[in-house]
Formats: sequence, structure tokens, C-alpha cells
Amino acid sequence: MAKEKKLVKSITSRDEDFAQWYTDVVREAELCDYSSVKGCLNYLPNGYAIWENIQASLDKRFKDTGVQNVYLPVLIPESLLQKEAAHIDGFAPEVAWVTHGGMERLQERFCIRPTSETLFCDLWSKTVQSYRDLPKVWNQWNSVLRWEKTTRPFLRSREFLWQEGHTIHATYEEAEERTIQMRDVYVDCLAEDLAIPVVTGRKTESEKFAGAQDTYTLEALMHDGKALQSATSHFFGSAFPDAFDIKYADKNNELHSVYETSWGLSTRSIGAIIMVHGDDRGLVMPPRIAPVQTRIIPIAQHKEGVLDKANELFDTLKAAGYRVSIDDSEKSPGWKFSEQEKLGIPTRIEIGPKDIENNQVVVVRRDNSEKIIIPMDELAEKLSGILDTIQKDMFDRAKAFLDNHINTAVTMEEMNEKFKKHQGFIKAMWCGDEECEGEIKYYTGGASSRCIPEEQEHLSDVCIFCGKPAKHMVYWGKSY
RNA sequence: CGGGGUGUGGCUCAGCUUGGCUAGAGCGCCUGGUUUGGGACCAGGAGGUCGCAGGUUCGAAUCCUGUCACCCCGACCA
Repeated sequence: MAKEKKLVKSITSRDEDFAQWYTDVVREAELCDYSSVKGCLNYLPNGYAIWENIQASLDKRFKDTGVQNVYLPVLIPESLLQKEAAHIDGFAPEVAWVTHGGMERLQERFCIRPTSETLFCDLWSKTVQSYRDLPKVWNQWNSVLRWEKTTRPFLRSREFLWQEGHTIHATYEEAEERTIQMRDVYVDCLAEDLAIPVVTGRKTESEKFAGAQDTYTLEALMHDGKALQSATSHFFGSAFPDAFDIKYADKNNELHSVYETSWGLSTRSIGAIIMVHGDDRGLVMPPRIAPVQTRIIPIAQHKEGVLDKANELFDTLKAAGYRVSIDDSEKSPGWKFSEQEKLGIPTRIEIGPKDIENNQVVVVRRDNSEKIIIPMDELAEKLSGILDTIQKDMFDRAKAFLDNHINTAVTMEEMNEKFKKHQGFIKAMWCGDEECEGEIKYYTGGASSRCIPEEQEHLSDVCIFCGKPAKHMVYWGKSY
């Protein structure tokens, strides 16, 4: 009789079933767990640590541009939410309401913030009077709640963590500059720290944020060829602040409107890291934001001196400033390798009797499994170079993948064919008509306009769908 | 919101069609021992009243009614 095979939790192959693969990776890396409320996650230490590192990186970038952090309430009175018509229309279907305080029904119900534009404007309407009060360049780290019907860990949850920056300025130009500036901060953070390249541009009218005049988006491409909006920066003009009656007096004591922006990046970016970099062994973390950059795995640790040497290395690396861990559990080495790979720790350091004899260690890269033998006393010095190389290689691979999945089309047949063959983004001309946009989505089986890039190309004179004169070149793609 | 599915130790599930002794298995966990360069093994052990409420019955995880929750697939979204 065949012996019962030991059950080892495995990860579904990425090419076989991408959605299942994603779920498996999230579970195996212990990033989060489902809570007892649909769409609300328990962030576990491994997942939250990633968020903390993203926060640290972004927060520093924000502060370098003069951003100040604040915190506003979680509840918004209904009357406040309704002040800007387009805004409430956009969010009404997905807000949750608080109707009771203790046992008593409230006079006015409160919504749990889906975003905080209204709260910021309400605050500013009471506190901004003079040009001396401007600009306000504020940000808050918080969570928001949107009653999504379909939810997936990190990609779409009901409660999610993010930062929302809100600013008001004395002039149109200054606000517009801030919108662009923050877009670029995101581009930089995603590229440098998350190793994720994006395409950027403005959203079309129908894809824009509720109430915004312009929405700039950062669209990243996942490994299955679908796009993921990874951050946004909105320019509101003065419609929103006007609705809240925010006015300031200039030097001549004349009253003027202010111009507003808002911008955000959420825990969805963790989903992007998983789907851009992950492989069949699990998560692959970019070194810069990896909660742990290297893990020491002692081999045959029961043998004389192995654990001592491993701990010594641990202390050395820690003192050198690395985020390092050591797996001195009783598990077999194979188990430990597997564990480190599932967690996406960028490097592991194998040290066993043979290494100690040769006064060396074996460094193994998570991203490409390359083994690098290094003299033991040079490890602390050389590891940072290896981590930098991994970071760079990860970005380069993602960039190559993105570039290889951007195609152009001038006819609908061509567009459909290329979507079928390559997925990814298709560049095509568009007349600017929302109806055409809808038709294109219909005919391609769900490809929406992702953005209108700043760098326009002239692919043809006419709209790919209706044949009328083209106004914009647009990136199209299927998205999360 | 439409279609489909599932609720049984911490996890994954079997058992339900055809009601009946003390509700099973694998993984995980605890103890002891042997192992240790790609998910080791042996022995012993702890742990569940079957989502919830009601009903049928001598008897319900199993049948009926209701209810709640979650998952997957489609229409809306950081």
C-alpha cells in the first residue's frame, strides 16, 4: 500500500489560474486574513509591515515637498456629504451609514468616510480667510470604507488603508502644479521602492473621480496583462471649495476662490507588488520595502558551532543596518528555504559546516535563485550591493514586461486581435465621445480607457471606433 | 443586485442521498526520541456537539422551514 503523501500546502501555478495563484500567495505569505465582516481584512504582521514601509517611504517624500500630516474624523454628517452634487452622486451607492448613537436614533445620520474631501473643505471654510492662510498642504493616514459588492484581499476591500492628501491654493496654476507634483512623487515611489513601472495620464470624463476636474492616474500592468490603478492625483479647480464657500481675501481685500487638489495611494499597492513580482514559489518583495531583507538559515544547526556562527552573522548584519532575521527553528532546511521563498524575503544566507570550514556563506537571490558565495567577513559589505542589484533587476524586468505589452491599433479588429494575443495596453485614437468609449469597452469585452497620456502620438486621424476626427491617443486595457 | 457553491476540532475536508452505538481523516499543535545542504520520521497526547433558530421523530451533522455568514462567476469601484 502506498504511503500517504504528506500534505504540503502549495501555491497554484501562476499561468494555470492567476486569481487562485494570487489568493494562495497572499495566504501562504500570511499577509492578511479574512475577518468576520465581508471585505474587511485582518492585516497580519507580514502584510502590515509592508504597509509600514510604504508609509515611511511616501511620508518622507511628502514631507520633502512641504506636506503636513493631520487627522480628521471617521464620520461625515449627511448634509456635508451632499454639498457637492457630483461627489455625492459618485459615492452614494457605496457609503455605509451610522444611524444610532447608543439606543437612540440620530437626528441626522453620519456616513463612515469613503474619502474626506468634504471634511477638509468644511474645516477650511471655517479657518481660511486671508491669502496668508494659503496654501494648505495636508495629508492624513487613515482608513476609509466603501461598500463594495465584490471584494478581494488588497485589490478591493470595503475598508482599506491609504493616505489622502488634500491641498488648497490661491491660484489655479499653483494647484495644478501640486497635482502634477504629487503624481510624480507617486511615480517615483512606485519605481524606486516598489520596483513598479507605470503609464500615467489623465482619466477620461467617465473614469474621473467624482467631482474632479482632472484625474491623473498611475496604471501598472499586472503579470496577467490586466491594469491596476495604483495611485491617483486629482485637480478640482474651485468647484468643490466653492460649494463649501471657501474664500480668501487678497492683499487688496478682494475675495477669491481657492483651488483644490487631492491625491491618494492605498493598500492596493500591496496587491500590485504581489501581481507584478510574485512567482510560482510565492511573494517576491523588492528589497527597499521588504520587511525583512535577508534571512539566515543555518544548515545542520545541531552541529558544533553552526548556530553560534549564524547568530554572530545575525548580529553583524543587524549592526550594519540590515533588516535581518534568522530561522533557528527545528524545521528541516528544505522547509526553511520554502518558507523564506513564500514570504518573498529578497535574499537568504545559508551557513553550514562546509561554509564555516571554508570561511564563507552562500547568498541566494529570491528573484532569480542565483547562488553567490561570499567570504564570511565580506558579507556585511557586499550584501547591500546584491540587494541593490535585485531591486534594479526587478524594476527592469517589470519595465520590459510593461513595454512588451503596449501595442497600438488603428482598427477595432486589430485592437481585439491584439488584446486577445497580448492582453496589456493598447494605444489607440479616440474622438472624445463618451459613447464611443462605452462601445469600445463593449466590443473588446471589457477594455476601458486607462488614461490619456501626456506624450501624445499621432497614430491616425480618426477615432478607432466611429471614424470621426480623433482628439486623443488613449491607453486602453482590461483592469482590476 | 442576478447565477452557482459552502458552513463539521486551529486549517482542509469526509460523513448527509438511505436519520441509529462513543462524529472520522490528513495537516497543524503538545511531549519524548531519531534526523538535518530543497518541505524528515517514529511513538504517545490534547482538541469538535456539526453556522444559528425553530420543526418532524423514540432518536437529527443527516430530513423540513426560516435565518445569518462566507466563497466563486457576472453588472459598479482606491
